Amino acid sequence: MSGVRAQQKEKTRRQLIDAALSQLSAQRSFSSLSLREVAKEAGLAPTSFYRHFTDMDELGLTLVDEAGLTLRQLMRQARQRIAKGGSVIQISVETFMEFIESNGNIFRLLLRERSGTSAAFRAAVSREIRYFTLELCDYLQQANKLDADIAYLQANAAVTIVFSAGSDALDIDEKSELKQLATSTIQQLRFIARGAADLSSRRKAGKV
Amino acid sequence: MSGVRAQQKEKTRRQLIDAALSQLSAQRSFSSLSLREVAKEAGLAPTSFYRHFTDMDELGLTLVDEAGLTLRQLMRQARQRIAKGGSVIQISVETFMEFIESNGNIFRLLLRERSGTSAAFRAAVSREIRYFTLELCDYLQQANKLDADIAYLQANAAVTIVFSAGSDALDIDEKSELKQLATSTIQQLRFIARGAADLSSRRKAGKV
DNA sequence: TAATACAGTGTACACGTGTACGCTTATTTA
DNA sequence: TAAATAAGCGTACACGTGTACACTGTATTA
Repeated sequence: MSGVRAQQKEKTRRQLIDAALSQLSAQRSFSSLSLREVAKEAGLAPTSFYRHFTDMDELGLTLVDEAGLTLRQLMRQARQRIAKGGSVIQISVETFMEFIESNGNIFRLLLRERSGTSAAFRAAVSREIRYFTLELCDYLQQANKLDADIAYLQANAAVTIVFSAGSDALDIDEKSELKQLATSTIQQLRFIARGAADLSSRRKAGKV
Repeated sequence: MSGVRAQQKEKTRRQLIDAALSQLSAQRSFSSLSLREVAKEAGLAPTSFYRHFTDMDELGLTLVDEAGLTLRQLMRQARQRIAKGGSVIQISVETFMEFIESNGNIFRLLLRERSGTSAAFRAAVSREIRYFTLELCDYLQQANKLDADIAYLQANAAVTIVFSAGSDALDIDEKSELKQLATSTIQQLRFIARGAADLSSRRKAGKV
C-alpha cells in the first residue's frame, strides 16, 4: 500500500504540468502548445500523455488552478507586509509588481485565457479573479468600515486597475518606466478609494 | 487609368478582410484562423491570398486598424449624444455597451491581441487604445478644467474600467445582468472622477 | 496591335498534429 | 507465487497546414 506506482504517476503528472508552464512565454500561449510538444518536454511519449489528462484542455484548467493558488499566495504575502505598517495601497501595488516580475508566464496565462476561446477556461479564470476580489472586498469592508456594496465596487475596480497595470508591466523592462507605472497605478487606486469613501460618507450623512 | 484591375483587387482584398472578421467569434480567435480557411471563405484559392497579404499577421494588423477606426466612430457617437445633454458618464457607458453588443467580435479581437503572442499585435492594439485614451483625456481636461497629468490618470483608469466591463459584457446575455453591470461601471467611473476632482482641488488649494 | 504585368488557379510537397491500437514491463493484488 | 493491473512506448494513420512553382487569362501599357 506504499504506492510506489501512484507516487511515480504523480511525479510524471507534475512533469507534464511543469513542462507546459516552462513552455509558456511572451511568444507562446497555452493554446498554441501541442500535446506532443508538452509530452516531449516532459520526456514522455506522446501517447503517454493520456494516462494523466484526457485533453490539453484538462491540463490547461489545472494550470489555471495553479495560477489561482499563486495568486492567493500573493495576497497572503501582501497582507503580511501590510501588517508591518505602511501605505496599504503602495505595498499592495509593489507586491503585485514583484509577483509579475517573477511569475510573468503564469500571469500571462490568466490574462490570455480570460478572453480566450474556451468557455471553461474563461469561467475558471474569472472564478480565480473573483476569489481574489472577494478577499480584497472583505478587507476593505472591515478596514475602512464600508458597506458591502461599496466595498465590492471598490475592490472590483481596484483589481481591474491592478491587473491592467500588471499587463502593461509585462511589456516593460526599463526599470524607471516600471517605477512610473507603479506610481500612476497607486494614484489611480487612490482616486477609487477616495470616491468610495466619499460615497460612503455621503450615504451616512443621509444625502444618498 | 480608371483602374478596373486595381478596383477588383481592392474588392477581393476587402473580401479577405471580411472573411476573417466573419470567422471571428467567442469560440474562434484570429490566431486560430488559418490562411486556407480565410481564403476559402473569401472564395479564393489559398495561394491567391499572397497577392494581397504576405502573411496572416499582415491581415491581422489590418483588422486591428479597422477595429481602431470603429472605436473612434464610437467616440464620435458618444460625443454627439453628450452634446444633447445628460450625464456624461452614463451616456458614455451606454454607448459603449451598445458598441459591444453590435461589434462583439471586433472588440474581442482587441481584447485578445492585447495580450497575445505577437509583439506587433500588442503594439498595434495598445496604440489604438492610447488614441482612445488621449481623446478622452483632452475632453476631461477642458470639460473639467483638470491638469494634464490628472486628466490622463483619470482617462486611463476610466478606459481600463470600461474595457474590463466590456469584456465581462461579452459573456452575459441576460438583459438584467447587463443593466446591473452598466450601473456598477457607472458608479466606479464616478469614484474615479471624484478622486481626480478631489486631487485637483486639493492641489489648487496648495495642499499638494 | 503586340508586349507586358499581374490577379487568380491547381498541383504538389514536407511537416506537425491528435489519437487508435497493440505491446512491454514492473507494481500490485489475490 | 501466479494473475491482474496499469504506466509508458512505438507504430501507423488520416488530416490540415503553409507555401513553392508553373500555369492561365485578362487588363494595362507601349
